[in-house]
Amino acid sequence: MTASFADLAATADSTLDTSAIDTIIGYRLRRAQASIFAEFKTHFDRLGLRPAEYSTLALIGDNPGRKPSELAEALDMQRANFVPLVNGLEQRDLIERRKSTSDRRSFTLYLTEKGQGFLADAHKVQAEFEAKCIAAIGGEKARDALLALLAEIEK
Amino acid sequence: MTASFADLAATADSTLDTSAIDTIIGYRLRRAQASIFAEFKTHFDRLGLRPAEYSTLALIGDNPGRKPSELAEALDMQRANFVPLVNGLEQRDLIERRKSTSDRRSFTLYLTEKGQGFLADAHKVQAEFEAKCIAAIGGEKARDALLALLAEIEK
DNA sequence: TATTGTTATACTCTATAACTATA
DNA sequence: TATAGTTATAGAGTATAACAATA
Repeated sequence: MTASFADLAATADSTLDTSAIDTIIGYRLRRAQASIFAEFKTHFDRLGLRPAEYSTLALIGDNPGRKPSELAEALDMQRANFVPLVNGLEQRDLIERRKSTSDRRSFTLYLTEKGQGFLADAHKVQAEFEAKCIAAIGGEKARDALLALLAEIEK
Repeated sequence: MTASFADLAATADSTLDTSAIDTIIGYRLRRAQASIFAEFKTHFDRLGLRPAEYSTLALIGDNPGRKPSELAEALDMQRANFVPLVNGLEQRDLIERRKSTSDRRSFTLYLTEKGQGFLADAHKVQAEFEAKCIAAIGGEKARDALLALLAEIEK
């Protein structure tokens, strides 16, 4: 059945009026974040790494011997949710738990040898991906401006 | 038990080195988005509105008589996930489904009278919230710059 | 008493496949 | 055959409460 004139006027693909939400910072942040995470996935699927896994490895790499609670806090994650993340990375032999000498409730986290090589690869993938993102927004000055604005939002 | 000197050096609250992830656009986007959504929640808890519900109401308000599939696409949502959202708003008598005259598979969406008043309130809350966000990042020029950068990321 | 890692659990958001009724 | 709305379901991400071991 063909659409009536009234229906055409009402539902034609004349694009919707999205002006009310288009300038909402939170809305646009959410869309940009979804978009960049999808891109992240295409870059990191080969390594089987999710965003939180990459940032955890990177953090352990630069801060060996730290406690889970410290890392979780730095990543703004709940301790409880950090546990399965660490389990997964440990089962892949990328990181290891070592007993703490000073507090037997806790332990410290280190990259394994395999983890160090793996992280080096991941850093390369990330550097390529980041270069693409920086180019997309217009260069490093634009990137710096963006990070500064995002930092203000986070405060 | 007190920590040994070695432990102090290794795990003191000397803050972690987060330099590797701090300049990653995706990471900072995710944190900013989480932060602003948490703020959204404090503002909209009184109205019992979540972000997707507000944007859906706003979109229907500016585009009465549209089909769910059109709205879902504009919001970058799956049709399937749009269904319970519409159900919730309809059960609260904020929107209504009307039979389409031209296509009996589909229907069109409208704000109810209650929904119009409710949306007016929500727009006020949103305007206050947005003003706070704009002030936080340094004014409307900063906001425009941010939206432009986010638009480039989304492309 | 308080803290650390952990478990269990629940809720939201998102993605996919398949069904139905229409087109 | 294809499309619109729907259902069912599964996977992530996230939040809270409570427990055992230890401080």
